[in-house]
Parts: sequence; C-alpha cells; structure tokens
Amino acid sequence: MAKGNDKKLVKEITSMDEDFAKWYTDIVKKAELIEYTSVKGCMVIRPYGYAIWENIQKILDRMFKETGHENVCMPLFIPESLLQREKDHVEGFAPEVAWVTYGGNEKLEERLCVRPTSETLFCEHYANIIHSWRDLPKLYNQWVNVVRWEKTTRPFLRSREFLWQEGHTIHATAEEAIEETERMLNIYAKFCEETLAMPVVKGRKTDSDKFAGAEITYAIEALMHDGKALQAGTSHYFGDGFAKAFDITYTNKENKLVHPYQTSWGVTTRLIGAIIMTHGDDSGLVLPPAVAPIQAVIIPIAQHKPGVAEKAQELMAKLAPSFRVKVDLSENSPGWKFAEYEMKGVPVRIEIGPRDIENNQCVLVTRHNNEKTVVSLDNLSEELERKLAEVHDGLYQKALENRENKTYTCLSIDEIKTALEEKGDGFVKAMWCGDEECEDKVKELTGVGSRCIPFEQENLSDHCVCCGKPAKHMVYWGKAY
RNA sequence: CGAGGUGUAACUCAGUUUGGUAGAGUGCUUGGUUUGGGACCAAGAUGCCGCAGGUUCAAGUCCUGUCACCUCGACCA
Repeated sequence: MAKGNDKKLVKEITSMDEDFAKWYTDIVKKAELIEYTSVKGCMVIRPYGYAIWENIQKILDRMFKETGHENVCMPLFIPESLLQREKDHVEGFAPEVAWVTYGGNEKLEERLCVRPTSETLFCEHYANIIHSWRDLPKLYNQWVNVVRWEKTTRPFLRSREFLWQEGHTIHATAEEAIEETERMLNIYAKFCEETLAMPVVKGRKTDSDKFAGAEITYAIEALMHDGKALQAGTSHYFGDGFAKAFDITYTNKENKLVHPYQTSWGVTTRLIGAIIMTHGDDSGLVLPPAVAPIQAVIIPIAQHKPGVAEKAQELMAKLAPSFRVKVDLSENSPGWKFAEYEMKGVPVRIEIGPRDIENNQCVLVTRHNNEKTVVSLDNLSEELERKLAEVHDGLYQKALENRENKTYTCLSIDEIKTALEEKGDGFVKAMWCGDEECEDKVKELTGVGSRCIPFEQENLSDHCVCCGKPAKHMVYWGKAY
C-alpha cells in the first residue's frame, strides 16, 4: 500500500510557495467553486462552491435565530436622496456605487443606487414602523447580494457583486446596542473557530478604519497561509447618528420623543476565500467538515469485481442519514478519483476493495494529513464521526500554529522591518499611542497597517512603537487582503 | 485608477521575430482491455486565432483602436 506523504498530489495546481495568488485562482477554478463571467468581478458560484455557502448560511442563520433575530428582505435599489442622508456613510460608499439611470427607455427622475449595503433602507423602514418604546428592539437580518464597484477584483475575496448577510438592529439604549454589537462579533468568532476551524483575533478597528458612519467597528481578523490578514467579519455600533440623520424617533416610557440606537453586522462569501487560504494546500482545497458539501467520498477499488460496487453503495446507504456522503462509481481510475476529491477538499476518503470486503473492513484517509486508518465495517459510522471531529481539530491546530509562527512581537519600527524581512508576512504585535499619524507612519515605513486593537490586550511596553510616547493600546498590524 | 502581462479547440499552450493550407498535449465521443495514487490500445469530433478597422495579391502574424481577464500597487467585506 502506498504510504502517503507525497507533498504535491495534483499536478495542475501551482504550488503555494511558488505563487500564492496563482495557487488561489487555480484552486477556485479546479475545485469547481466558480466560473468567471463576461462582467468583471461578477462570478458564477458553481454548485460545489454554492453548497459551501449554503452550509455556512444554514449554521449561521440558526445562530441568529437562536439569539432572537428575524429575517427580512429589503429592495435592491436605493434612491440617491436616501443614500445622501448620512454624510459619512455616503462619502464612504459613493466611490464604489453602481447607478441605475434608465427604466426601460425612460430616464429616471432620480437615479437609483444598487445597494452596496442597506443601512439607509433599514433606517427609512425603521422610521416608519417605530413609534413607541414597545416597538423596540428590532433584531433584523437579511441574506442578500450587494454591489460595490471595485477596481481590482478576486474571486470571493473582492468581487463587484457578493453574497452576504447583513444584520441591522435598533435598540432603546446605547448599552443595549453595544451589547448586541459585541454579541454578534462573538457569534462570528465562535462560528469561525467551531465551524470553519479558523482561529480569529477579536478586536476593535482604529478610527481611521471604521465603517462609514459607525461610532465603533469591531472585527475578527484571521491570518492566511501566506501571512496576510483577512477581515472575516465586522460588527458596527452606530450610536444614534443614523437615527438622527433619518429622523427615527420613538416615545419612551417618560413620554419623551427620543432617538434609538443602532447596529449592523455582516459576513460575506469572502469566508469561502478565508477557508481556501487558511486550510488549502498544494493538492488543492481542504474543507472543514462542518461546511464540506461532501464530508466523505466512497471510492470503490476494482469496482467491476463482483460485489464491490454493491458494497460501496451499501456503505453509502448506511452513512447517508448521518453524513453528507458520495460514492463515485464513474469509470475513472481510483488514482484519478483520489486526486479529484483531494482537489475538492473532501475531508475523508473511504476506500473499499475486494481485499477489504474479504476482511469486513475499509480504509479511511483524512485529507489534511493523508493518514490512512483501517476500520471495521461494523462500526464505520462511529469511526467516521470520530475522524471528522479529528479533522476539524487537526485543521484548527494547523491554522493556529501557522498564525503563532507568523505572529511577531516588536518594540520598534526596526524590529518590525527585520521580523517581516526574516520571517515573511504575518501579524505584528506592537504598542500604539493612539495617534493616527503614528498609525500612518508605521504603514509607510514597514508596509503593515493596523488590523485591530484586540480585546485581549498585552502590555508589551509602555511606549508607542513609532513615536515613543506613552502607549494606549497593543495593536495587531498586518498586510491586508 | 497607475504599472506590467495575456487573449489561438473545452483546458494548458506552441505558432507572431522573418505575412503564404490552423498545430500539440490534455480533455471530450465510441469500442475494447484495466482498476489499492491522475491506466492503456484503437478510431473519431472540435476553431470568426478576443472584437473592429486598416496595410497587403495574401494577416493568427504588421499597424491603429477597442474590450476582457490576470498580477502588482492605491481603495475596499
């Protein structure tokens, strides 16, 4: 039996070390996640890619519902005048908005923006439906597409149209709204770690990096295999700024007319990009079991020998109620199938051949480490369940190790430069005085920008890494996607 | 939006320098032999050479324009 630790099993994929960007696009195409279309930045999400998104949706949606949120659906179009209502918001989004100016052959009186995000629509709606303290809070979410006219596009990471969920909530008090903002960030972090096996850093964005119109922006940041940081989710606290701009008021218990407080939070199909760049390897995609469209693939060996195909189907029938399983009875050779499902990141492969059938056993092979285990057919279900859990933990550990190895503690600009030069891109932990000037200067001198001010603070030193003045925060810095 | 690169079969690309019948490998179809790491044999099918102009007896090849995609920057989930 071939003992597998061969590094690169699939030849069509560029190796990560050679060219990470090319590796990424190879995977996205070869694993049949997307296909490009004739409109730049707009892609077909193919069944296998979309199935990952559906699994993400299913799990997240349940988490939202469990915390009291309801799904709604806002329109695709926003009239220009509505978008203009909140100053910071429009300034932030105007440069990347797509406009509709004609309806049929008639020029529109007022042009319509294709939603880049839906704060304004929710605000308009809230103004209509909220009158009394009894109407609060409203905990809404929607699963929709949005459009942002990006200059540079990459599948999943930055496309002009993308799928996401945007939660929009409105509360009687600031405390309640802030609590909501933090609750949702925690849900995202929990989801990333427990479902996607992806470690994240929770923190607050610096002022220069806040969402357009937000008072506080929280984010989870993940470190990709190549040492670049990816913002995997955000949660914003708006204070009553939007409420004032959109004239949302309600009568409180003291019979006073006051403004409520709002939040919004979102994750996008970018998460699929994060999965690819966190877990993938030179043989292709590696999917966390919880969202893998196929959790285990059964590959018959010598399938035309009597009883083999039947046995494979029997295993399939046995596993199907509890797992997402596929049996591949196509005429391709076993070797071809091995490579195919490795490329597609199927977490566990089940090999069954004449030799196995004779011994009432099969072979389980885990994708991320290519480890083979012979198991009895009598307790295949239990073994598979255990394997999937093992894969999840293995992926998480591997990703965590990568992050630890690429996280550098630095006390000076020179240390940052040296660390990045010697060890490559990664997270830099360094102290900051809170001045935007220093933030800009660090980026200019070292190439890494502030990613977030983590909730878990460490006192690395009393001085700002840049100006030497008293430090206020420890900040994670990095190159961002 | 700046800099660079690429558009030829479903895919990866050769052919462009020096204009002269449209190519290879992979994939696809059919039949057969195979099957524990991308099997083998045989026979097939597949092209507005990105698009539009121009030069020329003749353009995949030269000229002009244009569009799309990729990479790297600046901006962003």
